[in-house]
Amino acid sequence: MSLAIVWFRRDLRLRDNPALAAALANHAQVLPVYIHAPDEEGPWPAGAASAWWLHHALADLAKLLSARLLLRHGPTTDTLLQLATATGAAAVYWNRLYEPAAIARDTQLKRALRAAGLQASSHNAALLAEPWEVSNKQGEPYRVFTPFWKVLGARGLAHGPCAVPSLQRRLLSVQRVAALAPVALDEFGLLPAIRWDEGMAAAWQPTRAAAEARLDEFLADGLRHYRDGRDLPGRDWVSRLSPYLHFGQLGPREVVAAVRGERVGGEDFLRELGWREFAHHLLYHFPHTSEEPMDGRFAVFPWREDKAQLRAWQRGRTGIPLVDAGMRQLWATGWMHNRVRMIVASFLSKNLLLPWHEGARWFWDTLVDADLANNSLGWQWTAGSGADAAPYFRVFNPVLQGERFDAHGTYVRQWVPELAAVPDKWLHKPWQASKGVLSEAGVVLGTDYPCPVVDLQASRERALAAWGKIKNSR
DNA sequence: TGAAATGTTGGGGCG
DNA sequence: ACGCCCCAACATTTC
Repeated sequence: MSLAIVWFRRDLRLRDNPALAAALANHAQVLPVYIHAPDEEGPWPAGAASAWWLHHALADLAKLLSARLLLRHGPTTDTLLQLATATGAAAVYWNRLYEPAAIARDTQLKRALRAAGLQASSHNAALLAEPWEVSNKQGEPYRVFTPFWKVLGARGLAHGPCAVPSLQRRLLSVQRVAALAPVALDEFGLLPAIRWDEGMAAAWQPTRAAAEARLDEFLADGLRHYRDGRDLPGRDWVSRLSPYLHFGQLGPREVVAAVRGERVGGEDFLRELGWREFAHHLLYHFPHTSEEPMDGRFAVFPWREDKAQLRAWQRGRTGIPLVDAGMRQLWATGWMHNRVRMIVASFLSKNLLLPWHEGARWFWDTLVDADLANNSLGWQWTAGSGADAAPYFRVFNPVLQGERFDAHGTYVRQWVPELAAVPDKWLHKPWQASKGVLSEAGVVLGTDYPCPVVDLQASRERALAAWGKIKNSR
């Protein structure tokens, strides 16, 4: 009776799981395994918020597998070889990852497994199309989103979710094999030592059931408002599916299948899913872009260093209400509305003139949906150094953005409660309000709420001047 | 998936 | 009636 190991990574679902489906199609029994090997994650080991999510996602997956998910501590290759020997497994199946460090590790692993006489079989669970399946007429990867999305829409959306055969009586009973030496989930040390995770637990349920419920909820309400509503951080008109997609608790094909047929908003939302695809396409083909600007001119960009201002940005104490609201939402819940991500990123890299990499690092540690491809694209896009990036001279004005997209201050008042009583007119620029207005609202600037760490107009001009210095370099 | 500066147009007030 | 000015409102250009 042949046995296959199914090695789970960031494909933590039983539906639409090609590796699991293939293992069940070709083998009588499967042994589901998750291996914790943080040393193998290269320069971007999971941040604290991601680790928190992963813990709960693994607990949920184990439950869905009737407690037959085998947990082990790395190194991966040795572990899988040892498990294969102990169980007599003939094959290992997994779904691909696309970060440079993961690709390097998986390539070596595949070689080692095959050298040991095992089958090794990798699949696509995470993307609508593999990065190497999409190229322009010259056979090169795309660097511009729109043509990329055109091609992907024409071919990549065709595949539906993959059907997975029933698992009934096909999971290897872990207890039967003493040599498997399972590790308890708590031993991975994914949960924080000091309990800062209450806000996250209140905001999120990292389970498959919650992913399905969230998708349904979004389809029922958010989607029809999506085109314009996604820009309003005070409303719940975005999908909030990003962490589920990152950990593979939900697959992009499942999302496409669910959204298809919804006329209003469907196109716009799928386009955002397209940006996720594009990010993975870029990171695969330009694997240095998580570290280095894609636009070479930025190699000599005069970034500043300012620990106090970086700290103020991180902790939501810049004195710019919309920026602070976003950074506090991130800190409290592990997530930030996308419109606000662009604004705080623009503020860091342009108004503060601090390196986008610092922002990427902070997001990496604090976002529950931290994803190397999406994060790298997002930051380089905002900084103006990436593929298909916002031109450097596009500087978001957080006051205007606030007046436009949070006109009644719903969002700012939620996350910056010390300004709650400031009238709409001054909420996004309290430093311009008169003493009378402020005292009426019970606010003393510099005491209850910080004065702005930079002047928006002057810092904008400084950023443009910095850009002027490098724009003709090369 | 900007913002600000600059240019153009057209209506209305007014001598 | 006419020209002039002002200034929204909108369009275009520039950063």
